[in-house]
Amino acid sequence: MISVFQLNESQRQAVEWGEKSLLVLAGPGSGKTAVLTMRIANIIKNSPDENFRILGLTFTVKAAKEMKDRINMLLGNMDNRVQLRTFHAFCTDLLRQHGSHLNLKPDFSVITDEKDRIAILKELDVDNPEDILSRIDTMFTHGISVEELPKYFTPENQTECYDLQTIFNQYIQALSKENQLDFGSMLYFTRQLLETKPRIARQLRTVYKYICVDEFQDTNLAQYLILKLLAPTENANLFIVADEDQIIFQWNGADPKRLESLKSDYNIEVLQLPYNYRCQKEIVEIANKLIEHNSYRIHTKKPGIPFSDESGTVKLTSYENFDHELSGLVDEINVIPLKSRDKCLLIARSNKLLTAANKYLNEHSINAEIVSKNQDFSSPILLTMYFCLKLANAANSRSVLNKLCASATDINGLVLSAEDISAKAHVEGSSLLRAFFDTASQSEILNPVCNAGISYLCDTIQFQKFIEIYINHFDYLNTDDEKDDLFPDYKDDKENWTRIAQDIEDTYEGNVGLHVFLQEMDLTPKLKSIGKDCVRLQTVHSAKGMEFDHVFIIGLAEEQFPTYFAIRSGNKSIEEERRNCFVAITRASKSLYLSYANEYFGWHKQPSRFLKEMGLLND
DNA sequence: GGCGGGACCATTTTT
DNA sequence: TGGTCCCGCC
Repeated sequence: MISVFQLNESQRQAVEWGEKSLLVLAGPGSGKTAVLTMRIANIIKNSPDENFRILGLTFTVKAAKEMKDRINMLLGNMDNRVQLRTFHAFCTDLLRQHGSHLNLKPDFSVITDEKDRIAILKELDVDNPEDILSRIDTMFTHGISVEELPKYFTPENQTECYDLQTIFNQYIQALSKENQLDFGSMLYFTRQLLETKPRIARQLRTVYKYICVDEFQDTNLAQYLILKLLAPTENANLFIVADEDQIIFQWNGADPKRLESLKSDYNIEVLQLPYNYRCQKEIVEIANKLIEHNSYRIHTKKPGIPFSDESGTVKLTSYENFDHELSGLVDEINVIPLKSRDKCLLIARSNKLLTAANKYLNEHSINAEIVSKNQDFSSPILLTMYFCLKLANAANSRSVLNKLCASATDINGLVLSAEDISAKAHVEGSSLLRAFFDTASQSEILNPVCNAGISYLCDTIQFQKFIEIYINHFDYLNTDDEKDDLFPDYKDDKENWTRIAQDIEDTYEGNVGLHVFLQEMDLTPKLKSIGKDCVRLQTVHSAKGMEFDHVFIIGLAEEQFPTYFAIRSGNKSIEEERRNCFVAITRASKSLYLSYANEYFGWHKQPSRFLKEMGLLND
């Protein structure tokens, strides 16, 4: 942990920043999280008698959690004046409190499954729901209202525009009627709330005197508009941390232009954290050279400066074809001792190359695993418990019942029909969940948890008690003998469950309703445990924010990295690819192994232009 | 047996 | 944008 005394000059300036807005340009490894959290802690410590709060907004759950942990270390139990949330979690908090103005009930649930969104559109008799959904998402991420929509259509396409307007309105109505929100609508409703109820916005402004935003470059327009409603004047106290060279979510609405808007909308000062504490100097040098080729940059940003004098390694190797490249990779990894394998990261631009590399490495006795965040639980046991809770929260949802029946059927093969259970509930005038428990109790393995379910989810709501009994039951069955095969993924799922449940406990201090509990469960990514002495394989996007001693990047060839798509669609996309490459190489602290082949899957490819730009290859 | 023409393949994924 | 393979036709 860095203390105030170890800060460099620009870091200290940022930490001690008080009133007015500041934009902190923070490259890879510049210590931005330390700066952000220490500045927050400073303000709180220097105002013990005041009761304003500080709002910290992040883009990812992981970043919010990281900041929470650090703030907790710095402030201990004084941290109740600091609210650290992702944009989306902040919006749900707000909508649970004030959503009644928009006819939203406080116990709404969160849709995370694309299929459920498609299902809503199908109910509305939409022709090609996938296409319409992506249009609706574009409206959401760009904050485009129904009224503004005609601007985006040519005069001869106005019918198409009118159709989309109608469907968008119907979709919004369906969400509020079914008491469900998806990610996009959270932002949509929040903006509407703050625009139509200026009193609420004003109240928030009084409470949150300071607002910090981490990874600002990732915000889409809808999020930025919400920020502007929270801090409408140019004299606001915004503290924005951003790196324009790491915008790699453009396809999701992030845009280099956002920083320009920020600078013109606010009377903002700019400060750069120039030192790179992560990467050794050879790596910083090629990263600087590479990113210089991007033209959409704030011109005041200076190249990164390596903090350490120590020498790192940058090695480029070329191969005849992809097979040779993989074989060369095996040789390189074999040099690294087993105990350091968990400090190795293999990056590829696409999952196709990553999958092939994974297969090859494992066939050549190198432990390797593709690391990707899986959004959902995967073991039937945990899923069944989770859907029981969901059905307790959304009592009439047929789609939840369908999923519950499917997962419960997977546990032991006793077929549970959603159709029959629904009919039974109708005849008996009971809830879907009660009818489910009545039916499923015929299964020997499920019987004890069904009884618990009736007592603690139907007769009374004591969902924590239900969870406890449910998990104990399967823990008992699981330790009975070697039944790992019988309960696939149960261990990983349970670890995730207990971890998230603990986080929720910490955040809400044990005082949490079922809908909020489920919301946090839904919005928190589930991690996969990784084997011993294992090399991690990740795509560029999923590796963002991480750091490893040794990084291997394969497939540095034209039409792989940069991708074929980017090359075809022009300079704006190439610049995003360049930022992707920048993010990839700056994951490495000590050594960086780059490689390309002349042939992939039978197609001849040129070496990536980025290698030339980094000065590693001549024209 | 030699040829012309068409098919083949092409990204990332948070909230 | 590529190279290669296979099919059908002459």
